[in-house]
Amino acid sequence: MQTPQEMAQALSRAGLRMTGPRRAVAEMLLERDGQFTAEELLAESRSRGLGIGRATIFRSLELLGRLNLVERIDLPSGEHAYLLCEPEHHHHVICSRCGRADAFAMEDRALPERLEQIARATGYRIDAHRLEVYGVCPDCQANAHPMGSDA
Amino acid sequence: MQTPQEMAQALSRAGLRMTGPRRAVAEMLLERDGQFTAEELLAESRSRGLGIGRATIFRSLELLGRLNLVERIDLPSGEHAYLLCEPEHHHHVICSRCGRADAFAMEDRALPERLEQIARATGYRIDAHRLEVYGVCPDCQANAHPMGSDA
DNA sequence: GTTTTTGCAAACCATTTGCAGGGTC
DNA sequence: GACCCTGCAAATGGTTTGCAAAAAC
Repeated sequence: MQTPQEMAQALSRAGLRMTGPRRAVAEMLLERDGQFTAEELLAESRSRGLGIGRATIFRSLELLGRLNLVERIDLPSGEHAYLLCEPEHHHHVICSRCGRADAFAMEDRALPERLEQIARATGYRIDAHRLEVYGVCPDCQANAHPMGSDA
Repeated sequence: MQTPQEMAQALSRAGLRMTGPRRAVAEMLLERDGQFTAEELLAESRSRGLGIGRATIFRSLELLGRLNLVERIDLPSGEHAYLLCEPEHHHHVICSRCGRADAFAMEDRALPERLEQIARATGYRIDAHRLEVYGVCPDCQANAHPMGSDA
């Protein structure tokens, strides 16, 4: 998703309505383009005086998830976060320091092949998969404590 | 993990103690070898009259996670489940019908390569990744409603 | 004997829900 | 004008925590 309009279109395609609160949520998301939690959005909504309730934040995120405009991911810590995405590619590298997330689509031939191998090896019929990659983004590497002090 | 002894060893290596409740948890896990939730273990502990408390179940699972003997996964639904694993290979196919999980180690050359590609393409330093594959296991395929009725 | 672990119950936290009022198509 | 959506606050459900008693080393 790049603009609130995209959300509006997706909503109307689904017979749903574009509303003030939903647009506000979309705008908050678009300003971030990294990962974010429901809590953060709620805080921002409050500090900006947008007057959007907790429930609406969660409901909007869930809706956006169903529309494939955001993806909900589970951090290794067990926390939930959401990130913007385009309906097509569905893998992300997530920075463990700052939370920035980048999608990678690349020539995604290897993974499907691998999944087929897995299917053959295990006998499962494969329906879905999730690949999440964690690391440190270029900016955080540059700003890292320079002496290798990892603490 | 194949036996409670493995847990005992890992514990003592870490300067921790093998106790009755921990052994009992280990035994419950070993009897399942698919995926399970903390809640299920608690229920089993109760129905067997083992007298192991909620807190101990959670604490043991967390501990086993740190020892790399179980892995905590997040189902697409957002629920948490745990599954036994060996410290080496860390990918699983999970059956969405019965919850069985199987590990696949196979010639795992493709994924590391791919991660390097991702690192190059995105500039991230990659530290960790999670790949979870969901599908229907052989048994459930065999026992599926035979007429293709997916309901 | 010292230190870790346990069980209980209460605390916690993120997320969900019921419902009456307000907004959208 | 009918139906969808929102906000609030209370309910929920899974997970964590404080503490005194019990177990392991």
